[in-house]
Amino acid sequence: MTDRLIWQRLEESNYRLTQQRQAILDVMKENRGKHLSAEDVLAEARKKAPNLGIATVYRTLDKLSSFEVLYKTVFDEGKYRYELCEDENHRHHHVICLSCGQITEIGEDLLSKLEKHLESKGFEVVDHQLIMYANCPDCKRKK
Amino acid sequence: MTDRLIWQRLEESNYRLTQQRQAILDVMKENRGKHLSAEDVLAEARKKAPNLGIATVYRTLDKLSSFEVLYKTVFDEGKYRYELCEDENHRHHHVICLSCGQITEIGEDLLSKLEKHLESKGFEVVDHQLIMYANCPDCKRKK
DNA sequence: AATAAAATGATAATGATACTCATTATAAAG
DNA sequence: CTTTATAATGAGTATCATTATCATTTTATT
Repeated sequence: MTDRLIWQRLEESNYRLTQQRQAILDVMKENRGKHLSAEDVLAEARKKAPNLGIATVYRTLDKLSSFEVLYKTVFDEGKYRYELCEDENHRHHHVICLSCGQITEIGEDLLSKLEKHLESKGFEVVDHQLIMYANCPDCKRKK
Repeated sequence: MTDRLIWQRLEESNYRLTQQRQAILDVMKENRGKHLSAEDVLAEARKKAPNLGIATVYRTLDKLSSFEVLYKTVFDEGKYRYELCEDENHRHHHVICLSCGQITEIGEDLLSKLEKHLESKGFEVVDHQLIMYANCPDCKRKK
């Protein structure tokens, strides 16, 4: 995601960019493609804003997610991870290594292609999960 | 998943089927295709085993997951959900309604097909996430 | 029946996240 | 500029899901 687009999103949301928010955003920009937990962000951002509190980190990460500047994702570990949005179409594709837990980004569209692609890269695919976020027929009707 | 296969998995794991474990397993079998939280399971299973404690529920759900009798999954809500395994290939496909949170099972393989399929059923697809579980090249090599 | 091993339930501990509130920083108005 | 209103912050507390502990009970083995 470009700085320009980030700015645009913040502006149209009338979001004041305080020192601590700037620090958090900078950390996210310096870690493109990585999936940081709130604690990760706190540790990094405190290098820039030493008194930063964890509450502000959560508040800011949530707000930035709601502006679609960050993705908020959950893997199988009971906590959220945040990542700078990379493109317009909202698609996330991740590989999680079952041994070391390393999370790698991928950019394919079809599952079978994807699996073959990964295996050609040396991965051993064990399982996968696809979640679609949608409004169900009932809720769509009510809106 | 057939009763026969469940039995087989429990037997090869030498898993004693106590009253409380039986109650929990029964609840899972009565709720095929649904995604129950630990609290859901507790509430249902207490109808069969009134003194059942939450600790036993967690212990049992975890064990059954490790025997591949249950799937343990996490959606964007900060808690785990459990579901009786349905087939051999471990594929999960879910739709989550963004308004009511309802989780629906789906059985398609290609993303675009899937999306069209859902939209023809009246869903409004907003986003999706695909997670592949694998051993990364490094870890695969080390094994 | 006696003994050892496993399972249970109650409760406490933990970890991630959300909430509350007094204090501080920023913006707008005079 | 000051004053005043509004928003943001950090510390601490609360909450929720999950895990760990431990005394008691159940089950299996001798």
